[in-house]
Amino acid sequence: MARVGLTTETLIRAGAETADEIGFEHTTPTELARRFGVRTASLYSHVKNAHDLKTRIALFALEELADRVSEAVAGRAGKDALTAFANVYRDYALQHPGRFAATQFRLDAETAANSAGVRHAQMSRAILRGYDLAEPHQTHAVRLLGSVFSGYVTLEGSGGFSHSAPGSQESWTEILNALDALLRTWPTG
Amino acid sequence: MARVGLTTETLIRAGAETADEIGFEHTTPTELARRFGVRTASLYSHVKNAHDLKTRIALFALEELADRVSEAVAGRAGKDALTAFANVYRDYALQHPGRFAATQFRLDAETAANSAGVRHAQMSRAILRGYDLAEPHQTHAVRLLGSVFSGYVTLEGSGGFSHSAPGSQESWTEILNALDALLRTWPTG
DNA sequence: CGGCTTGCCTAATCAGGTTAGGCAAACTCG
DNA sequence: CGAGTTTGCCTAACCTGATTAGGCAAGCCG
Repeated sequence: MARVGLTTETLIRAGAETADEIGFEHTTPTELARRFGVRTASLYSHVKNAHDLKTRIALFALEELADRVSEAVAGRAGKDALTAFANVYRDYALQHPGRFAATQFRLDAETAANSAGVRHAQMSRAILRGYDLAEPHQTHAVRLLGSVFSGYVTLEGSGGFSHSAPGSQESWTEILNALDALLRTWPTG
Repeated sequence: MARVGLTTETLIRAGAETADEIGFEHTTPTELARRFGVRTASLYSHVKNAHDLKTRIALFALEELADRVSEAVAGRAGKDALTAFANVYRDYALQHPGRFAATQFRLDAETAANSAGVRHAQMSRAILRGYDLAEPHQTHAVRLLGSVFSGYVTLEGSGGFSHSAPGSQESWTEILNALDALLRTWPTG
């Protein structure tokens, strides 16, 4: 019985890959055990239960995405930063659908507060520094951007925009233009 | 053994209510059987399987929401129609979180094509008749609206905007104002 | 009232999740 | 290197949920 050498770390990484291959909802302890060639019960020394497994994959994906966004946004401002942020976000969802789904896994308040979700929020605000928006308008704008990005990418991922012209890429580009214009002329009133 | 008198219809309605109470993902054949005081196996004469049950609840919710939207939008145009549409959509999600979750259940292409989802798409376009947008800009704008509404309501529902000022209602109002302004000055070009 | 339909049941099977307890591989330290 | 300790992975067992096959009887129809 050669030991496989599982760790929580390897489990989560494999979980992220599995999620991209067969979907986050099918990324179960049983499935991971199958992939490592061990019994399901053997995973329980590394993760507490199925919910814990999913939570950890979610945290991993959140972290990974935040890293990518932060790298892309560094040194950019205004529309440049906006599109960099948005494109990294969308590309991540297209390349890693399972991980992206994981980022939307509902975390309890405390876990969320200690997650990279906080960095995401900070970066959204940073984007808006390039536009001249005072509070509370800035907060409203942050919420709009979050809604558009997550909404668009989710709809696109579930096939909402396929099979119809014009292509999704064109809509995405034009929507980013429109959002940039909107942020520059935000109605404060 | 007094017969309960189940039908597919009563099952789906109960399923919608159950979803609002305990969540769409927990709305399972077993749970419904419990509520009706029958054995799980007894449901299988009314729905094909668990997936079929969820699909039917999704179709029901899609229909119900489309009815509400279409009533609210009738006789309105421009910003008036936009906010009516948006508010019905958001209120539905807040009052019926389980049914709203059901509307996002992924349907296969054929089922979706025969669903009230089609009416939703038509109504989105109708809203834009009040604004002067030629194709392909109109399609891009439809996709933006869909993304914002579904994204905002989903984030709000998963607690994204609670516990932070300003309140979600204010953001919603301002975002609708901003979208109206954006649609009137959509950057074509 | 007798027969037919069919709603709901029992029984059985399968997959996934989870815990308890055990054996042995691999690390630690003299 | 060898003894002791840690701990990775296993077996066994149980629970919940999904699903199918086949049966009985309640209630409709003539």
